[in-house]
Amino acid sequence: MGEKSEQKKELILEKAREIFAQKGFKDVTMKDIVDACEISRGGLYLYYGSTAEVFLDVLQGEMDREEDSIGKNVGKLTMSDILLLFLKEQKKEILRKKNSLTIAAYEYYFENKPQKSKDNLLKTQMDMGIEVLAKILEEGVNREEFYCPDPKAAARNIMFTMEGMKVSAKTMGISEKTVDEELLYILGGLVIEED
Amino acid sequence: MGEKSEQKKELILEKAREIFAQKGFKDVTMKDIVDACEISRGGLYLYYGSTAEVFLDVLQGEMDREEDSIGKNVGKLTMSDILLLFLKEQKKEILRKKNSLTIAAYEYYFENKPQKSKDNLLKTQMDMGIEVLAKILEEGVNREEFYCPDPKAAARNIMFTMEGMKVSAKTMGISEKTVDEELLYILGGLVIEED
Amino acid sequence: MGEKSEQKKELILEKAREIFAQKGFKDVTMKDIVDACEISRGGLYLYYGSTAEVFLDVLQGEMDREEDSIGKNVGKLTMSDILLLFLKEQKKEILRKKNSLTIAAYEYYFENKPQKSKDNLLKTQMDMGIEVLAKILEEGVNREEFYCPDPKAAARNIMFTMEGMKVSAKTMGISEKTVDEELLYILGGLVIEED
Amino acid sequence: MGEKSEQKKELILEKAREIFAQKGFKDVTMKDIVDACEISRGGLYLYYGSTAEVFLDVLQGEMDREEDSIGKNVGKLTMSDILLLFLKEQKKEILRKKNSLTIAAYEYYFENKPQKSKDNLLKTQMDMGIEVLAKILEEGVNREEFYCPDPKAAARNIMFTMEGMKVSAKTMGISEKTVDEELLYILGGLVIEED
DNA sequence: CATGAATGAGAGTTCATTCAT
DNA sequence: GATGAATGAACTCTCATTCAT
Repeated sequence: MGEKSEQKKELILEKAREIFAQKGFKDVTMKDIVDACEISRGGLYLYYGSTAEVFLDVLQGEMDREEDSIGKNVGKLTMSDILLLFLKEQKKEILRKKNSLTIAAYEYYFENKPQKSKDNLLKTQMDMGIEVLAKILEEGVNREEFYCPDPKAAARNIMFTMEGMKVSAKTMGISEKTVDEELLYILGGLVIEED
Repeated sequence: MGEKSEQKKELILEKAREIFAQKGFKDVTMKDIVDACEISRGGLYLYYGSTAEVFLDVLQGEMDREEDSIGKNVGKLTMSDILLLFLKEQKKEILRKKNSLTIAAYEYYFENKPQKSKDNLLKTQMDMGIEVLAKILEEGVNREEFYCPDPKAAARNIMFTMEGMKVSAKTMGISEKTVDEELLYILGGLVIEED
Repeated sequence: MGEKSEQKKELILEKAREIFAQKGFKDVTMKDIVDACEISRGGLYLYYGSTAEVFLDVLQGEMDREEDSIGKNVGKLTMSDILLLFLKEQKKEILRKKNSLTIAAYEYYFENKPQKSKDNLLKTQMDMGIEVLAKILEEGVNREEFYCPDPKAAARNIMFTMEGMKVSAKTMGISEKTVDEELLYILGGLVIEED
Repeated sequence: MGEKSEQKKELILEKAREIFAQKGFKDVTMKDIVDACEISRGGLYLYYGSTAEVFLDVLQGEMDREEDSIGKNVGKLTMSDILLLFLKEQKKEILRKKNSLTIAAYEYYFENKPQKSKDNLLKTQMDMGIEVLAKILEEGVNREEFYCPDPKAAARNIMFTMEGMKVSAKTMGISEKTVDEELLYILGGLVIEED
């Protein structure tokens, strides 16, 4: 594929992303994408054979863009601050209403559940979350900011809780207050209060 | 509708339950249900106007049947044992592969998210879980089996974690080992070890 | 059929009349009638085998009820007055919006066009109109109130004009002003002005 | 849509016209049109979204084709001759059995009664008829061929009468003799007999 | 007589997918 | 590569009509 093709793909992904954010995964049709992109029906098939293919590309782009905004800040801050940053990021994702691919991703992986991390971006995301969080906790323990006998286990536990809030937000709603209380509860179990 | 009608409804719900467990919510068509029930196309419409209506009835039946298998046992057992029972029940649900309505319920409530507990059976289930768990914890604290400064908050935190494992099981898979470790981690934070 | 049956038929006709007035003939289903009458599906079929059968009975009842409200008044009034009464009756029918069976009757006879007056109530109505009108005109000529060389032909011409306004009212709308002007035009061609 | 599309549309309209002439408007289904055109189910929907859309296009084509066959002849003929031509045209329409869209048009506008002339082709037709007729009468009066104090009113009256015969022809039948007598009656009221 | 559950035909509509140009 | 017309399968939903009770 030439450069032109790449540009077209970019266009498709951009528009498709909006659609998936709006309608989830299952309700999106090839027609939806064609209409949104002002591309020809046949044209789309030159690049993608199904909505699943489009979605995977959209999701991949999403991950690539997410990057670790945290990595940059380490060093200047206390680990408590960094943990707070991390949790705030999670909170934002939990409460995000517009432009979220969460539902689409759930719908996609419900019927398409590869367990290998490399084929399952949700899993990738979770595993990366656990890893980052574990490092934060370990370092915090080293610096005697946190009390946490088993940082790995704690990290995983926290990430499952985040996941639980994420899905709850999309199925039954969750208030910002509840999320805050939950985050405080978690922090309360870790941070060593100075007296 | 007479008694006969009720029987027919029962048949429909039974068959429909299997279908929803197998295909989730969104992929199920009225035709799927018709075929499974050996009923006529128009016949189904006498009872239900849409797959959503059928599903809500299926889900309601599910909830009704779940009943508190725990309530019966209180008294004879230590609170630790009761908590263990509760968590085992959760574990069973998390790992259940066949006949689970979890995915269907998520799919349904993704696009149909009433926040009132009475209209949202997922929320009902979660709220009930929190309530039961909080009571267990409180009583455990009273009996000095548990250490838990804020049972309500702990209960909610645990339920979100369960929810996180439930959705993770359906989207990226989760091993029994992981679930066990997670439950142990939770227990470890609560139970006062006798020495 | 016993008396009870007759009562039931009356009920059906009454409700059905409303429906035909509202929806015309072609859009009415047996189900519509069943629902409106709070009768059983099978029950309706005991009396009528199709909407056409119901409609013909409704229409017959309509004709029976119309009776000549004019006949009674002859004698006391001038023929001009009587003609005016007749035309006013027509005007009312032309402009009538609610409870009119006009559209239903047109729809029915479009696809079911018996030419014998006895089988075609629209034709019956028109023929009766022509006859009555012709008599009025003849008597008016006798009394030297009207100028009208050929009362029969004039009567038929007027009735066609009425029919034209009736159908126009239902397909393109007609204002009261237009009807009035039309009636005046007709009168102007008949009545001998006294000086 | 390219040229080919236009051809397809032409084909559809041609076939659809026959169907509407045969079955009226309400009984025609998209499937009827599909079958007649040897086109696929989905294919028709590329061009028209409903039978109403098809019908309006058919009717518009009809109007476009009708054109003023009268305009061409003015000048050479006496106004009596022109009036006769006009009425003969009307007679042809009234008595036409095959290929008439009259019933379909009535059925369509019964349930879809826009009063603006531009949205209602029946009204357009009637208004145009009145206008043409009024001009004929005026010119006839100028040339002292006709006696007619109010040509506009006369024109409208005549057109309502035509409409009345048209609908009567379709609902109760009308004989050619009756139409002729009616036209003669109208002419008799206008033309000044030379002695 | 009367009921109303049940059937199955048929209409509307939407899309994934193909293919000639 | 790119187009968009065309196909046909699939789904939703509604009724006329029947028939066991």
